[in-house]
Amino acid sequence: MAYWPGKRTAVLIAGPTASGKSAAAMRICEDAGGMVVNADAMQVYEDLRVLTSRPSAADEDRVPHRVFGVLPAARACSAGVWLKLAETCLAEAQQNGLVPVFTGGTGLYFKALEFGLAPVPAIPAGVRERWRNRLREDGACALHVLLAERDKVEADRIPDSDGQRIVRALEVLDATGKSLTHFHQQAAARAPLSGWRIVRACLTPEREQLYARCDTRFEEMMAAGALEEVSSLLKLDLPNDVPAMKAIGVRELAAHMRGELCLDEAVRLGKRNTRRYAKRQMTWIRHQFSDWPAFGDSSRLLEHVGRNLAMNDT
RNA sequence: GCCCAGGUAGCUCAGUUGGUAGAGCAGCGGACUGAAAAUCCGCGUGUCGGUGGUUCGAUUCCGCCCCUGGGCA
Repeated sequence: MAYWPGKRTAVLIAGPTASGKSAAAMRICEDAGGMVVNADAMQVYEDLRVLTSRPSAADEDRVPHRVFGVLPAARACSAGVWLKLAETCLAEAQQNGLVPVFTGGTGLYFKALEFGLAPVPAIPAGVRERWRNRLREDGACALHVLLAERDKVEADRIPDSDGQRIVRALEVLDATGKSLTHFHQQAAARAPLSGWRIVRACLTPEREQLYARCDTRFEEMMAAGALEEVSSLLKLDLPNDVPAMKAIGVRELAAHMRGELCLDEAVRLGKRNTRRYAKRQMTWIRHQFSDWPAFGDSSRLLEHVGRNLAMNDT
């Protein structure tokens, strides 16, 4: 397949959980000669195969897959860590003449991929640790007061209840001596996709249908050994605040295993939290990706992507 | 057929001694720059079964009708 000289094409498939993105991405890869690149914050963890419905071995045999299950649960991923992995994939795709098909539900990662991240220096682990402990001990409100004394602009921007963002602002200030605002106002060091032609598409099924799929999918996870997966995850004895421990299903099923919930209740909460997550993703897509073409079903999405990839042939 | 009990939000129910109503669960809307499946903010969404009557005013009181349980035949 011939491409415009110097103009490579990347495909970006966004959509809420259980919308059918993965299957669509595989089709695109088979048709266009591509590789699926994971753009999902939880599918990166090797210990979460069932609960994140990662592609099967058979899927990986059919089409190359990247950035799935590449980190141990003990390691925290982040937009920055993911972006480095994604850039490696871009290089690989370019070298092998494959179309990278980024697929996932993490809107922030797509944004980082297209526009890059603000050039905030890496924060030393010790500093991060310290502020997280402070959050646990003193609470968000107290830290917000502290932030307001040192960085009025950031403090006004962040609600005094949003501990996670308050801690981020504090750790950046602490480690660099500069406000997070200072970095956010700077252009990203590089936009990873600059020089790439981008074909974007969202898969956004009807709400009712989407929720039904969320429920079914959780049932399928249970049947596929979700409890066993949580059980071996718990044996790793990780801190509660590592990202992998916060995957939907882990908290609910772990609570059941501790005897705090009956199984039915844990499953009910798992389904509900999956639905709420899907809803949040739809909100993100509606506003942050309002300029992306959106499709209610995968056949029309496939048609759109196919047409736009074909335009790339000389 | 008769006798009870009940019909209020999507569900389970509370309540109004007559001034158009609230909880839990479910849901809806929103924010988002390195933990994002995270974190945070906001919102009761309702012919109070129907229809007549009494009343300034009825979801509330009265009559009739419909529906759902349970009981007696």
